[in-house]
Amino acid sequence: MAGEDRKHQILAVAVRLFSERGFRGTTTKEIAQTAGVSEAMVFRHFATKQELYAAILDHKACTTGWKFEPAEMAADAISRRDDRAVFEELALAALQHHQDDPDFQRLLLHSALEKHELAQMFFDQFVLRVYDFLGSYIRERQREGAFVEMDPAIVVRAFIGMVMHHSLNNNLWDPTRRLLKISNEEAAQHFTNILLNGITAPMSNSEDRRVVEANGNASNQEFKE
Amino acid sequence: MAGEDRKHQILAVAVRLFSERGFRGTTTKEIAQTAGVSEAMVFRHFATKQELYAAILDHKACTTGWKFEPAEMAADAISRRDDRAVFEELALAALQHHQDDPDFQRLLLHSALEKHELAQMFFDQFVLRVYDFLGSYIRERQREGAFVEMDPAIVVRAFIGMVMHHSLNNNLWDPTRRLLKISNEEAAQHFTNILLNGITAPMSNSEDRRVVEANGNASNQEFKE
DNA sequence: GTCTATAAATAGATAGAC
DNA sequence: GTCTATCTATTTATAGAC
Repeated sequence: MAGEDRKHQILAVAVRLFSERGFRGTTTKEIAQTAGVSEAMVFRHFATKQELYAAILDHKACTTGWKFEPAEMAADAISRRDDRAVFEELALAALQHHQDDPDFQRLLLHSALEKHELAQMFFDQFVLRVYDFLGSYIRERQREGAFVEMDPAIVVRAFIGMVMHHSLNNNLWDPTRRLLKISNEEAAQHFTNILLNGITAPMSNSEDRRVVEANGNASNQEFKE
Repeated sequence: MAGEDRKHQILAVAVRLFSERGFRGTTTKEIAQTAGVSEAMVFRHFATKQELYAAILDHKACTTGWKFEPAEMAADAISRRDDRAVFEELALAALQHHQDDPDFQRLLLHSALEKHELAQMFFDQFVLRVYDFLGSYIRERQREGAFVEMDPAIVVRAFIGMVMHHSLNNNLWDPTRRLLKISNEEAAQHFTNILLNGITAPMSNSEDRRVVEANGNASNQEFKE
């Protein structure tokens, strides 16, 4: 097999094993065996185990990772002031990403627990910017009178919490979906609905208020009577 | 030092180290050194490293752990149908617990990632019951017309997501609180408020609606006009 | 109870033949 | 490129003296 191909193959194997067992929990021997080569081959392509780990992080950061610009996300919905679409699109993108690449979330968690640089990198280059980006939108909408006054960071924390925790359940705690079996689309809709409207029912004698049920771009017009 | 005391001391050290570096990431030598004894002492009290880990899990499960009955929580608020108090109390208890014992959450995460039995145990004996318990309450309130119709599991997922993710940020991702500095009480109030009312502002020409701002047991009366 | 010394296995990493 | 063989350090675990 050609050099680069083999290198990629070893990398792919390592991603899977590191995401499953963590850095210290994975041996170079295991990686070699799973890749069907000798240990010497691993060290031919990556001088040290640490270098292999770093290569994974780079790879993840550049490909599947957070290279997608938060500022570019949901740009259309944002300009339309379609709150429902904004949150739903962001949630769906995240849920889909975590579903398509479950290794990513595990790798990230391992990194955070092991206090590896990836965790810090991810936090600085992605999480901070998401809070900034989403927070700005929320602040604007508050000024426009669409959202109640409240530290935008709390709102971001709450929403991301719903989404991330759902992915964490799907990927880590409850992969067989014992607690909740639901499509990403539905999940994104429900979380958005809860964030925007809460779960308290409108009073029974004015049933026409807040009738939206997470469909389309009804946005926040539903309070008009 | 007496046998049991020493055993407890080693256990305590091991809890901290395992929670920081995980099972495979912690060596028996480190444990011994940190405890100020020789490695032989560790193996005198715990035949194998695995046995030490198991002892930790038992200890955590029985003491700090989830031995507090979910069914007993917020019993008073539940009987009063004080939704705000119900969710706020549960959130506060969880946040407080995670703050008082951050090792617990890390240990649990390591276990889940390493697919250790603790994770399964915790899920079966605690998570399932919380969903059951909170889900039942939500279902009742839906029948009473207080909450909108929606799979209760989704509501539980959303609320627990906000709370757990907040703790995860505090303990793991953002211990210096760069993103959000807030007391547990405030966090519990805000998350509860979002869950019950969402963040959409009432229309400006009827400002007297939904004026609650997370104070006391106003509950869900705020839609009356 | 506690230690030092050490065994046995496994880890990461290298040498050198093909 | 790929392998086998090997080196060195570390890790779990034990023996036996005090």
